[in-house]
Amino acid sequence: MESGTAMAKQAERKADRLDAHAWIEAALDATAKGGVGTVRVEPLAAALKVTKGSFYWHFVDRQALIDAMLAHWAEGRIAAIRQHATSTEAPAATLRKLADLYIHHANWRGLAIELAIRAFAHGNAGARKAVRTVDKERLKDVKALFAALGWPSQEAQARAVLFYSYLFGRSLLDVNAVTPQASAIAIEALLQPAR
Amino acid sequence: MESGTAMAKQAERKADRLDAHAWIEAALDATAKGGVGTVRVEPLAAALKVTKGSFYWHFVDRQALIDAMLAHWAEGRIAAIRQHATSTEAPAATLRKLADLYIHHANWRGLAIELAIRAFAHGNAGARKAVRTVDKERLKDVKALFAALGWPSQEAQARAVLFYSYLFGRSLLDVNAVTPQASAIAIEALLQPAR
DNA sequence: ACCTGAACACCGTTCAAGT
DNA sequence: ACCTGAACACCGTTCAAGT
Repeated sequence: MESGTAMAKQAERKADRLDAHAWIEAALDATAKGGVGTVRVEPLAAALKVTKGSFYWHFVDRQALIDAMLAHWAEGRIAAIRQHATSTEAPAATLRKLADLYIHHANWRGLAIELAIRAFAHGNAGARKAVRTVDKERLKDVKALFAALGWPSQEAQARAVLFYSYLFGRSLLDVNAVTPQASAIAIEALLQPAR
Repeated sequence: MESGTAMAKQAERKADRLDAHAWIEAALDATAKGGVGTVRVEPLAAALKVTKGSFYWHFVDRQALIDAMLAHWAEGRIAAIRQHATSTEAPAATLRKLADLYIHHANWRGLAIELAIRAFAHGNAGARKAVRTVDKERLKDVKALFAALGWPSQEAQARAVLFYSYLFGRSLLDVNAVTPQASAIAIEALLQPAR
């Protein structure tokens, strides 16, 4: 167990001492609520109840915090998809569960961060790289699941792209416009096993 | 014709006098390049070669500019979809042309603005309302096209949602991951006439 | 090892004055 | 009718000093 480390961390917190990770978490909160543009030093310092000057012990500047946030996000997403895609159950069930994570807004904060970072990536090279890394792993793992359903390589790749395109696009539309029936039709059509 | 008005406008421009629309266009440029968060008074004033003080003749504050930009965007998108969806050609051809507008990045600036505003809408009520208005019209018009292909109301609505979900989602993914084949498979599957 | 507090530059906002 | 220029507040950044 790591209870020793955890207790040490707790002691640090008690002494009102922060680490870089505390700033990254605060940055992710801001990103979820208002986009990457709202990751700003002074409001974050206020939320963490320290002066803005202390920020510069942990990061050289605002950009460094954003870069660290992107790296942390990419790492977490890659670990998550590997865990979710590696399952002992049937591939169709695994894919259905993956889709559910997006469709039922199980984690609206995660989805908000995801969309905010993808929007930011259109004008920022660092974010583009993070998104590219995550997409590569997700499409690889989901392609493998479609391959397990019987599709040849190229078809499996196309379906993996459709799978994620639909899930992301859906969350950009006004939620009221997307009926549960429409989602069910789309996902079940994708999950048809290869003939 | 409106050449009289146009010439008067030109004269104004010549005298280095701006109207609210010039600021809105500059705001849209910023939105396309860096997201709504980069719509900032001083950089915009610099781009328009006026002092930032003059901005406040046209708008009460930065938020008013963003609101005006959103209203202008929504109006333009609604006019555009009405024009594109009202066609004398076959409904499948009309839908294929609509999809092409997104897939072949005919207008990357328009797509960047679209995605930036949709991302912003997740944390902003005004942007949410603009997106909702545009979605309502687009889904209505595209649903009518699918209905013309023979689908009953509910199926037509589901396909309209899939149509836009896919087009938006696709543009969030790393473009390199989305092969032309995958796009063709998706769009042609949607455009199958009702049996 | 992490934080404070003061300093300065940058940008949003106001407003009196210009044309 | 639209713009300038000065003023002030807010936030990013620096840095000497604290614990």
